[in-house]
Formats: sequence, C-alpha cells, structure tokens
Amino acid sequence: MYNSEAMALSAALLAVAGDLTQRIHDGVTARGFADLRPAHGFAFARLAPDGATVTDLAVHLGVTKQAASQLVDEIVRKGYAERRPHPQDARARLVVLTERGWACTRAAEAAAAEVVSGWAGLLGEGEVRALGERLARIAPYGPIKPAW
Amino acid sequence: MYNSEAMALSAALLAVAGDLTQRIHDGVTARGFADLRPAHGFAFARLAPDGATVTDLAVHLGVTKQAASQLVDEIVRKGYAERRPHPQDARARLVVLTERGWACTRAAEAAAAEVVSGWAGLLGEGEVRALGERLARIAPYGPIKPAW
DNA sequence: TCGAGTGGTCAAGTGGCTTGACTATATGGT
DNA sequence: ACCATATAGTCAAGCCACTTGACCACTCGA
Repeated sequence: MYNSEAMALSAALLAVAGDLTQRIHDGVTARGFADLRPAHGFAFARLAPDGATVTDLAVHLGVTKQAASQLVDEIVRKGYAERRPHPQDARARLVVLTERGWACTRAAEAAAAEVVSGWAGLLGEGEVRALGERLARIAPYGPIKPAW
Repeated sequence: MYNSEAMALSAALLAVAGDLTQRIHDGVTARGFADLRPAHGFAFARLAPDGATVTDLAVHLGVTKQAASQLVDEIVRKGYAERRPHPQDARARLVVLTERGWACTRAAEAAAAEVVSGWAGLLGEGEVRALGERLARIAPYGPIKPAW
C-alpha cells in the first residue's frame, strides 16, 4: 500500500472521528445538556460502569490528575456526578454518576445511534456492523487521548 | 442496531483516531520534526497542494482567522512555510510550504503508512483497504474539526 | 513504627484560542 | 468614476483548560 493511500485512509478516519464527536456533542446539547463539552463524554464513559477515582480518570484521559480533578469539580458542580468515600481506600474518593449523569449518558448513546444510523443509510447496516467489528479489532487498550 | 452498539462503534472509532493521531505525531517527531504539534498536520494537509490563504486555513480548521494566522506565524518562524503575495488578490497572502514543509509532509505520510501497515498485520491488507473505502464514503465535506 | 509510595488538592504559570477593533484592498450598484 | 459594503489580514487583550510544583493525608511493607 502506497504512503499516499495510508494518508488518505488516515485523513478519512480523522475526518469521520471529528465529525462524529461534533455531532454527538450537538445531539447531547439538543437533548438538554448544554453545559458540557466533548471532553466530558470521555470522562462519563469511564465513570459509567461503577465509578472511578480521580487518578483512574486522569490515566484514562491522558491528562494530569490535577486536570482530572478540575474536570470532576465541574461535573460535580453541575450535578452530573458526586464524590463518595472510597470503600477500600480512605485516601481515595470514588466519583460516581448521579441520575442526571446517567440521563446524559443515555442522551449520548441516542445521539451516537442517530449518527450511526445515518451511516447505515449510506453503507447499509451490514457494512456498518463490519466497520465496527474491524475498528474494535484495531482499537488500542491504553488511555483515550483526544485525536488532536 | 441498539444504542449501546452504536456507542461501542463510536468509542472504537474515537479510540483508533486518538491512537492514530498520537502515533503519527510520534513518527513525525522521531523523523526529526520535533517542534510540531498534531494540529499542525491538519494545516499542512490544506497547504500541501497549492498553498492557501489564512482565511481558507481558518475555515478548514474550524477556528478563527486570528488563530489560523497565529498558527501560520509559528510554522513560518520554524521554516515550514512562507507567506507570498497572492497573485490575484492584493489583500490576501498565499501561504505555501517550503522544502522543509514538504519533507515533514512526507515524514507524516511515512508515519501513517507505518501505523496502517500495523493494522494490515491484524486485519489483512484487503480488510484495511475495505475499511478505508467505507470511511471515505461516510467522511464529511466540511471543516476538519479536532475530534474533541 | 517508620519510610517510601500513592490519592488528592491548592496555587501559580502557560499557551492556544477567543472576542473586539482596526487597516488595506476588492467589488458592485448607482 | 464614486462610494458603500464586504472581505483579507493583523494587533491587542482576555479567557480557560491544562501544566508544573508543592504539599497533606492515608496506605503498606520491611
């Protein structure tokens, strides 16, 4: 494969990713959560299952723990999450989503589904499924860094 | 398709995009261009064919023209591009890549090819090609906004 | 129990981006 | 030919997310 093909693939991937981010954000805003930025979504994804500590979040987002702490301050202040004492470690605090946080997560899922269904209109449902499967196989394990 | 599937697809796509950006940036740095940030790559992509004006660049990157002008200042100062008088419009200035700018662009292509070849090791060359084709079909036309 | 390691916060500084204001040139209607 | 409006670009100031540095509280193994 020529270098220019690899570059074209990369450009398409990054363009789709940027567009997806923007449209999920717009969808979340339209559903009544207008006080959040795209970066918050990645935090929510980490908090959603069982909560997480600030340090966990920092590693996951690829930022300093101070930045993560600041971000938690913000979503707590806005009512999306709350800090609880950590059941196993008295130094740590477990950050968990509130009901509003869960509602926002569901809104993000609905917005994502809307975008993906648009893709299905272009490619067909089977192709989209295949796309997802292939992306899952090349997805990295480490921290989720912003695309640029 | 369930909402959670759409979310999983989105997460995989964004994770791959973030990883790709990081690895292209690392590859460019390793090839001797250590004074650039990922955001510069998107500017280079717009400048590469025939040059562009600051306003073009601003629209392409989805930022204000002041921000684009500042970015151009930086890559000019570092020797990757230069400002020339615009042949048709005396108000405008055409920003074009220098030889160093082209060398950096080739380095980025090589780095992208390296990453994509890693994917080919996981999926096979045909699958990667299919992936690129599908992404190209759902890629947007508008400005290339950072993924978040 | 003591010392190194880890979780978290406070404080200050940085840098890329924004808004606002301005100059110079282009364009189109009268 | 002229003038009003629009566009290209820059200068200046401020904002805000993020960083580095310092610090305290708690944990855990020797």
